[in-house]
Amino acid sequence: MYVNIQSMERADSTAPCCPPLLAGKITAAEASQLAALFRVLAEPARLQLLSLIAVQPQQEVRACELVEALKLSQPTVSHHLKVLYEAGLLEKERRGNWICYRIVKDRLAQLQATLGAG
Amino acid sequence: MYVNIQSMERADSTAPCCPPLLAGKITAAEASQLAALFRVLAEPARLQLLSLIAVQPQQEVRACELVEALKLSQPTVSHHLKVLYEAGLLEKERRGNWICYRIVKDRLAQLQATLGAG
DNA sequence: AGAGTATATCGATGTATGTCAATATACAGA
DNA sequence: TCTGTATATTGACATACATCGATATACTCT
Repeated sequence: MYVNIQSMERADSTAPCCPPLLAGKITAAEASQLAALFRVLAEPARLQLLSLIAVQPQQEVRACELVEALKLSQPTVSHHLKVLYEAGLLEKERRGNWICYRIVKDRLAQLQATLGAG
Repeated sequence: MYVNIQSMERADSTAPCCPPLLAGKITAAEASQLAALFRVLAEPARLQLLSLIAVQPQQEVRACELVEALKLSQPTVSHHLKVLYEAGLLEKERRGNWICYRIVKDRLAQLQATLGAG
């Protein structure tokens, strides 16, 4: 029934993610996939991460800055970033000692589209 | 940190639910509220319920029909319908012996809007 | 190579919640 | 009022996962 978040492949943000929720009867498999995506957003910390990254003028943030901003441990923040990354909502780039995260706006737009009537 | 789903008040679908996720730095409280809403959608069964209700020509369905459509027990379906109702995503109306559920499209639209840049 | 910093992984634990059987409640019709 | 049907609630249980400390890995600089 569930699609385990931990076992998700890194999402391809160019592929369409799911049919619109209200446009037709979705299958159980489609429901599981879409639910897995919403489960990624169903976390206060992860929403704050997305918001924090989005407001940066350069649209990207180093992970260590995010650890300071949220009041969570470094392993916990690292975990959330990984979940967001594997859902295709973030992309990352190593830059010397640190890793910079950016939001994948197309992926968010896809998800947004599923809440419409298609 | 969390807003417990069970303890949510019946949402007022006319009130704005949350600021757009990408338009500014959201607070921890806003993140908790918004996460609680996404948690409602983070369930395959609930997404199927929304989809099933939406495709009906009259845009409404009796609960007993939904029990048959999903392959879940009546208490479980009743539980999911309650969660959707309390999140403001469904409205219900007793009609004789059965209860008809309809989708609150405005509420879904609000949620959709939070995924945009505002 | 060695030290220091940033990030990721591991293992353990607590909590939220999906699920069902059993039961309760609400309503319609005889 | 009694019977049958539809829906909701309760209680118990299993599981997903958020969280952290400890540790591992990756990189830079000297």
